[in-house]
Parts: sequence; C-alpha cells; structure tokens
Amino acid sequence: MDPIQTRQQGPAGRIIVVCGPTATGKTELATRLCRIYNGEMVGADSMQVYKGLRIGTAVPDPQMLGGIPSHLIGCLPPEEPFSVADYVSRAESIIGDILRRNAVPVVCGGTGLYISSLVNGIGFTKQKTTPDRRIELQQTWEEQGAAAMLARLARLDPEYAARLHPNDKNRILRALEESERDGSTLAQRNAASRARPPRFDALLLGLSYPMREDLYLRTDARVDAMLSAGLLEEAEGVYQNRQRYKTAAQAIGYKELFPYFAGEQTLENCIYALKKATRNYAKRQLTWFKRTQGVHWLDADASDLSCKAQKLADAAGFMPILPYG
RNA sequence: GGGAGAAUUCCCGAGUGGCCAAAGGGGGCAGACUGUAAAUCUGUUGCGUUUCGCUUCGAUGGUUCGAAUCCAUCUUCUCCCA
Repeated sequence: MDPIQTRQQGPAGRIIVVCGPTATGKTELATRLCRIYNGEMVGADSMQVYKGLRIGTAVPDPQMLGGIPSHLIGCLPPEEPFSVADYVSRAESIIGDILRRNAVPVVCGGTGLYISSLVNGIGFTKQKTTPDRRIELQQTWEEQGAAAMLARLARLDPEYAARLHPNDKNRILRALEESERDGSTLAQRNAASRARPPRFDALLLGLSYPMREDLYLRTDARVDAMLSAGLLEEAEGVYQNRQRYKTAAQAIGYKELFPYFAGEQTLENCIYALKKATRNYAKRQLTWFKRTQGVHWLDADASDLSCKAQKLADAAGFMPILPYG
C-alpha cells in the first residue's frame, strides 16, 4: 500500500507556502523567505516543472535565486506528461529531504490543485490510467453523447455523477476510468482524503493586489516583458513540438501564439488573446486560493510586504537565520 | 453640393408592429475543481421590494390599443456621385 494513503498520523513537518495569482511576485517573496529562514524553494507550478519553458512560465533566473536551492522547477523534459499525483509524490520526498537537512521548505507557485493536494495529503491511487483506456472512452463519448456517459457514471458513482455537469467531459471520463477499474468510487476516495488531517503544517501566504485592475495591469505588463525577453522564439519551439509536448504545450504563453505560427492569425491578435488568457487564469487562481482555508493574504504592492511575511513566519515559529530581510 | 444607407444594452451584432429587457458572439463578473489544472467546466451580465414592476434600442415629436420596429424633423457616422 501507498504510505501516503495509509498515513494516519498528523502533519509531517512545517513548511511555508507562497501562493496567489500569477504576476504578484511570489517568487521574489519566496526567495527572501528562503534567505531569512534557511529555506529551499520547492516549485508548485504545473508548467515551471518543464525544462526549456523559461520565459513563458516565468522561471526565476539563477541570479534571482542567488544560490538558493530550488526543486521541481525546470526538472522535466517537456515531452513528459505530468500530473498532480506525480507532483505530490515528488514534492513529498523533496520536502522530506529538506526537513531532514533542518532547512525550511518554501513551496512557491500558482497551481492551486498542486498546493492543496500537497498540503492536505490527497491520496492518489498508485497506478496511472492508461492512455488507451482514455482513448476508448473518448470514442464512446463521441458515439453515445454526454448524457449517456453521465448516466453510465451515475450507475457506478451516483454521488460524484450528481455533482458533474454533462459538459464536464474530462471529469466524467476520469471518473468512469476510476470507478470502472476497481469499484472504489471517486466520491468515496475524495471523502476519505478530506477526512484525513493535513499532511503538512503549512504557513500559507497569499499574494494579491487589492484592486483587480492592478492585478491585470501586472499580468499585461508581464506578457509584454516576456515578449521582449524572447517569448516568441521560445514559443515557436513549443509550437514545432506541440504534438510531443502533451502537457507543456497547454501552457499559457505558448498555445495562444500557435495561430500566429500557423499563419492563421496576426501576432497582434494573438498577443491580445494571450493577455486575456493570463488575466482569466489569474482570476481562476484567485478563486481557488480564496476558498483555500487558512491563507494569510498580503498586498503584493505593499512596501513592507516582506516584513509582514516575516512577522507571520516568526509567529508561526520559523527561526530566522538573518536579522533582517 | 447631390444621392444612398446606418445609428440597438460594456463592445460587435441580430431584430422590420404585440411571443423583446431584446438572439448570437466577444469582453466583464462570479463559481466549481481530487491523475491534462497555465487544463477543464458552470452560472451570470439594464434597475428594483424579482412568477411581478420600472427604465432602455441616437434625439425630439407623432401614428397606433400596442413601437427597437411605421411617419416627421434634428444630430452623428459611413459609402457613392461631384
């Protein structure tokens, strides 16, 4: 049995988590906290894990890190598929190592699902689903339609099916995969996960701008900065390999530019779409983190941001190795 | 200067007498989320005391039981001829 699944005891250690929507300066704050508390960065970003997507996913450059060890950033070839379950298992072992070194894991990223799953210790089944099975189900979906598939799921996992919208293809297919394989339903599994205590004792710091407008100004500006840093070139590489880069080619910053490379759309329109996608994404992140329990929200624009963060960390019992941030 | 046409809700855009607070799309806002999550999906988008009432379709006036839809005048814009 998976040790994570059978875990009954309380938190395995204390960590700091810096979360929030994109373009709020999470990396910078996390870096400072690492310096102050002898921390090591642990990425919590579904796209930054990939090598070679530096500009578009805003990977911190080595200069910014200044020697701070960082994990789960740029560590996978872009053709490799990746998922929450992969993330959680890797992150757990990395965090274990950091704690054993008596350093502080500073988890930093914008992928809410990854962060919640890590902190709460969501139990994932050991085996991955096979791509073949998914393709089969996709085909059945095409033939029989959404309503039929949802009805099929309702027979196996009525509780979960009741919560899904007929258009929610991905979730319906996933749930079918799961419940048809071993009989244990997703609804049961989710309930069991929720009942367990959190995996880590996490200080959650959430960064955002009080004014939505400011957030969007930042995301727009960031896109412009990425473009002048050479995003187009990087994106073209992704475009050329889009068939192989299954997960990576979904990243915002690349796929919006594909129509331009394909000669179907002007660059200007694609940039507009990219900015919009970034804004929408930031909003989705905000929705996720807003309902995450226990987040201490900080104004990303505040001049005393790191002081406030440090106060919270001190109060949470983290020991500074430096007198000032 | 002459002629033709157009003005619709945040934007584009349908609507040619009652079934219109007004299709559709975009954008906005809100939400969901347990192995693709930077993904995927949903709801909402004139105001209100919300199975009903009020105010909207460039402006003003008119016709009509009834007008975004018809008429007159005005304003603005586009196009064509000079």
